[in-house]
This record gives sequence, structure tokens and C-alpha cells, in this order.
Amino acid sequence: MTLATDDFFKALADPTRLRVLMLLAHEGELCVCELTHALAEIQPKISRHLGLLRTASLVLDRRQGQWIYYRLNPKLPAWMAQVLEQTAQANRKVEPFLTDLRKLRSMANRPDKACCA
Amino acid sequence: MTLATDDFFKALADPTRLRVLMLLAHEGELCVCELTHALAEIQPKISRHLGLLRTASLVLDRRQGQWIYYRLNPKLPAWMAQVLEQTAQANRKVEPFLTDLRKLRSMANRPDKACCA
DNA sequence: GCATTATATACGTTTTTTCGTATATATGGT
DNA sequence: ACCATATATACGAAAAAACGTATATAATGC
Repeated sequence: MTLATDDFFKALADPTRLRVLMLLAHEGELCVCELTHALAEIQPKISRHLGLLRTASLVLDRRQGQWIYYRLNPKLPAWMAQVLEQTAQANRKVEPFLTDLRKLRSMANRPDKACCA
Repeated sequence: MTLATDDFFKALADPTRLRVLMLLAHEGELCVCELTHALAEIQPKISRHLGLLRTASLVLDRRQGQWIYYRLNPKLPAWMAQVLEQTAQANRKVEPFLTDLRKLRSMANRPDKACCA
């Protein structure tokens, strides 16, 4: 299923979802607890927004034991992927994205990524 | 005043505003009646969304007699201008943008632009 | 000054979206 | 089997946004 332009920008319109997407654009793949920690939000909220992003086909998920990892959908239209990449580049040092990344990097006991392919 | 990333994507999240921005990205500058005709929406609706875009500093206006012309704000951060340009390029042949442009081009009695500078 | 045209804005309503809490479900460890 | 941990989802409420109609305001032409 292809992602409509309307739905793409609607997905980006929520601050929480935008922060999630910016982190995924930087880090490639993250699990729910990492995103929850980095954004300092309650877990159901992160989960719900991830659900919306998944339903909209912006992200894909992968389960590894108890952990569920999310990444940007590699099959996004090229222009959408470019919009996300440009936004991530332009906002590297802009709040709240800067703090989100910092918090992620400083998180203790991040799930091991040994088997990430 | 600088446009926050959140506000930028919130502005793009509404289908009507997105169509307006796509037309402005293509045509440079358009007046309210041209946008109203191209989108086939009631005039107060177009005016209201233009008002929101102006307040958010995405567009600037210019009065010429009774007509008020709108254009993309040339002082947008470069990455935002690029996002709009890329979106417009990628969606040239996508509905409803294609029909919007067609309707604009076929509009009779468009306000003269002889004195546009 | 009045009529016409162009556009902005107020108003109350409707629609859409987001939210926190509670809880359901899945997996792993003992 | 039970407990702990990770995550998804239901629920009702709250918040935010969009809407159409009516009307206000501004400019132009006669």
C-alpha cells in the first residue's frame, strides 16, 4: 500500500511522532523502551503513536524476544525518505531533538543489538 | 520570527493548506480568488487557512487594489523551502494537486499580473 | 453615496485527534 | 506455573482543529 501525501504530513504533524521519526532517521532502528526513555514519555503513549506510524506504513516493526524494534520503512517513496532525512539533518541541534538524542545515547542497559542484521 | 519545526509540519497537515502551498510552490504568487477557484472551496475557508499560514510565517501577502496576493515566504529556512519544493515536484501528477493546477490554468478572468514586481 | 466585488473574521457546531489510566497480551526467567 | 518485563490496546475524557454561515471591512466604479 502506498502512503498518501496527506497522511504523510498528518503523521509528521504530531510533536511526539515527529520526535520518534527524527530518532529513527538518526539511529536506524530502535526499540520501544529506547524511544520511551529518549522522549521521557509514558510507554502507552509511545506505543500508540508507533501504532499509528505503523498503520500509516511510515515504520516497520520487528520482534526479538520481548523487545520490538522499529525502523523507517525502507519502501517509503524516495521523496518522503528525503524529506525525513533533510528534516533530521536540519534539526540535529534543535530542541527537543538534540536532547532526545542525548538521552538515548546516555541510556543505561540498552537492549543488545548483537543480532541486528 | 523563526518558524518552529512543529508548526511547519502542523501547517502542512491540513489537506487544504497543503494544496494551497503546492499551488504557491508552482505558481509563485496567487490571489485569494485564484486559490478559491483552483481548490473549488468556499472563500472563507481559503481565507481562514491563508490566515493561519500567514500567522505561521509560511506565506506573505501583498495587496493590490481589492486583490490580495499570497506567496511563499522567501525567508523560510532553506530546508523548509526544500521540503516544499520537493513535495511539489514529487506530487505534480498526483491528485488533487494535478486537478488544482489544471483548474487554475483554465480559470477565466484571472487578475492581471502586469504590475507584479 | 451607493452598489459591487474582494477578502477577513466571528460564531457556534462538528469533527478529529490526543490523552492518561487501566488492562490485556506476549515473551523470558526461575 | 508463576513472576517479571515489554508492549499493545481499550476506554472515556479532554483538547485541538476544522467547518459553514453570516457578517464585517476595504477597495473600486459609477
